[in-house]
Amino acid sequence: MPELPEVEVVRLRLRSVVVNRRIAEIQTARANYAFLTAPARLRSKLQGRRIMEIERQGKYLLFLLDDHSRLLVHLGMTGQLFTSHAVSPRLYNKQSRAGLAHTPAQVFVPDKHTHLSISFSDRGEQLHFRDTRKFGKLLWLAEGRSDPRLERLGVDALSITPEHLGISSKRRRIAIKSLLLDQSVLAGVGNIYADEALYQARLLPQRAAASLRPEETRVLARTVRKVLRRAIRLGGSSIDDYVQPDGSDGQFQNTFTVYGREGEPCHCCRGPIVRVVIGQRSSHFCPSCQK
DNA sequence: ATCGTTGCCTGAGGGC
DNA sequence: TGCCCTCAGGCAACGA
Repeated sequence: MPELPEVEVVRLRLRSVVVNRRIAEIQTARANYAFLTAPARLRSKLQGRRIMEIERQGKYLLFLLDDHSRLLVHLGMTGQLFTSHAVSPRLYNKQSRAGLAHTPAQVFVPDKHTHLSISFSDRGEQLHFRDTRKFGKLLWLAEGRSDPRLERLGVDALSITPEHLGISSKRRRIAIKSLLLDQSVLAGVGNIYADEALYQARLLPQRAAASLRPEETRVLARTVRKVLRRAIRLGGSSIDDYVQPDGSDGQFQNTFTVYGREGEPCHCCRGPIVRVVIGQRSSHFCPSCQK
């Protein structure tokens, strides 16, 4: 599930592929996708435009175009952005994989989950957007226009400070885990990195946000940044669908300390990692190392 | 204002 | 083999 590190890795890797290229053709083969901007409008607004830069705000990507309009992209749960040379079983469902096993494709073949494909005027590699669960979002923004989705975002999690986290925790009775997931407080943290950061900070996820002492807030802010930076360095976490734009896996999942490790030994005390549900999300922690 | 719940969506995996 | 069920979860919308 793409969180800040995955989105940032996609941004960094995609930048060198698409920046300065001119969009020749937009293919939106299937109309069963919840486009926030209708496919026909998307085509007319994007065709002929040059991509100048890709920016990120929280888990949102913004493609800046030469006419100062922007394409807003959210990957949701299963959104994938990758080039036509990308090869990975993660780019196909199990059924398609079985068929491809005999004749591995050299170029990505759009399937029923591929909702948008971009061809460039230089006829080089295409860019594909694929999203099986359709929680992703595509929105075209005219010059100078924003969107409530962006306006609502809190400070980017990569630059969270103890002061901001402290202020945001005041009088909040929700679990600290839920606060970390609140995109209007800090933007970019999802379930995986919330659990990992809380473990590194040695804080129980169910602790009330307001109960954190200043020192704990300080450690948590630092730990959030540290975990995210490390995940970016390792290319993000590939569990189900996430791949880097070239089709390769991220590697951070190999260094998980708690996420998805229910019943397995804590790296520190060897006791079993516990899973509970907090705010409808599964949360993993070590009951003896985290306080 | 704050908090909790629901619906959106599909594929994988388990039980029978 | 196949059917049914549950689970995964980011986010908007809604109700309390």
